Amino acid sequence: MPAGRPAKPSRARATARGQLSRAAIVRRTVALADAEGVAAVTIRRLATELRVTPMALYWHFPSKEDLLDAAVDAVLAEVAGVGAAGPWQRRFTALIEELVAALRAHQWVIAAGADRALMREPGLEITDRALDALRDGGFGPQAAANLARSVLHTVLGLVAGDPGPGPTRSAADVADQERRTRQRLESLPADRYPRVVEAAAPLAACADADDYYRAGLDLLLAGVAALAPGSAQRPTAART
Amino acid sequence: MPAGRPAKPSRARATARGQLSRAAIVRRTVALADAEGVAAVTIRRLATELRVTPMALYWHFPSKEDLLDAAVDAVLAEVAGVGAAGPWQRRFTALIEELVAALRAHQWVIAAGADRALMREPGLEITDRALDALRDGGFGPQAAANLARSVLHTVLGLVAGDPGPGPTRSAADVADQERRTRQRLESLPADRYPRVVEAAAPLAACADADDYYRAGLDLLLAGVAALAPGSAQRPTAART
DNA sequence: ACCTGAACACCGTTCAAGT
DNA sequence: ACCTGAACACCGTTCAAGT
Repeated sequence: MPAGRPAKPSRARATARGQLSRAAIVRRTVALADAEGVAAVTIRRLATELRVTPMALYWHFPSKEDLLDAAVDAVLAEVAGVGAAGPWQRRFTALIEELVAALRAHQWVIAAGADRALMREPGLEITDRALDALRDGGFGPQAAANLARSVLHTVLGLVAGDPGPGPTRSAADVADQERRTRQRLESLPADRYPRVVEAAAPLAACADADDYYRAGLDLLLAGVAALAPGSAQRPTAART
Repeated sequence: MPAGRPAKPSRARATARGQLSRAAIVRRTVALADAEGVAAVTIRRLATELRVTPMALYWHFPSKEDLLDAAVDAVLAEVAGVGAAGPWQRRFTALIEELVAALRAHQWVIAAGADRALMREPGLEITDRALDALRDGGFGPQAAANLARSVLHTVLGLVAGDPGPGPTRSAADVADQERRTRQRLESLPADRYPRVVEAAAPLAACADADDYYRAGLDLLLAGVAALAPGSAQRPTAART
């Protein structure tokens, strides 16, 4: 334990002056990452925005990594609110959709270690809800744990591949690149890449992010439904 | 086009002396990333290993990003070998498993932009094979393109969450952390996180990577099978 | 308890030369 | 054509002080 907030916070005086706090630093971190991506998050940059010396942050966090972890936790805490009711598939679907919504709003959390966060305090809420739904779906503890891990990492991968405009790329940039990509794919040798050329337009078209997510979640949830005990369709046929 | 190899490579003299080349640089980059992770890949580090000035690399690549792109392409080129035969599900499964195998051996390619690489030269081979299998499965061009994108990003997410020992963490580290994680999860308040406490052991146990991948691929392929035209089980029941 | 200031050991990259 | 050398504008972080 090299640093961190010691015993007495003395909140009264803290908020009186324009003083630093873990919460304020985390807030700035999330805002900066949302606006310009996680690469823009820099101790020095945060310090100047907070009108403070870079080293001031090191009293509140032992390292930049700990700060980013805290920022990821703050994002995941958004999702752990809504209550659970209804049949297990409905609850599971709702949870995944909440998670996706939170991640879409802060895509940088995936690169910043959202997977580790699922085993820490705010993320455990999500993990528990996922396990609970799967248990009610007939999965045993072991199977539920395995499946939950697969599903959550799958969701992370899906969001990481978000084709829409982000903090880095504007909507115009996206449209521009889509056009260039389509032209490039269309001009490919049709004998070598017949299917790519055929599907050049849909492959390049990343405009509608909602379609992308709907397809991804359909795939995911269809898999979960097919694997559920009691389901008629098992995946054994598809595997060697 | 700021740089890159100009007109005449003059290969004869090049290989005679111990001269740099794009291929040699890429080879070193892949080896270094494999051994110590992508964070260890540094222009300066590569330069000293290649017994050359940092700026020497900039004659062959306009920027570090281009170098990393080339390294990712080199990894994806490994997968684009095996021929395709048999029913579409079998071919699709084989392709995904090849891709997973290549990515597992070079996990850093995901952080280094494997998704973008799927639209460049060596990755297009993979994309085309995926589309071809899905088309034979009855998916239209649009549906196949959407599904292929979802599946590929899902695979990337799965590999990104690989729990096994990597270049950063030794096998002993993994075992150690597993033990600590399990103890932490078991000592959680059982009324707040009942399912997590119940499944503490399987949640913490990331030892067997093969199990992890088997579960993830089962999930994925079950989803694809369920979504295929002609399948009895559509996912509509699971969605709002 | 909370923050400043100077310094260290790094980065990627530009720019001007060398051969 | 291919590479060196010096410099610039950055990083995260340690260490010693200030108040």
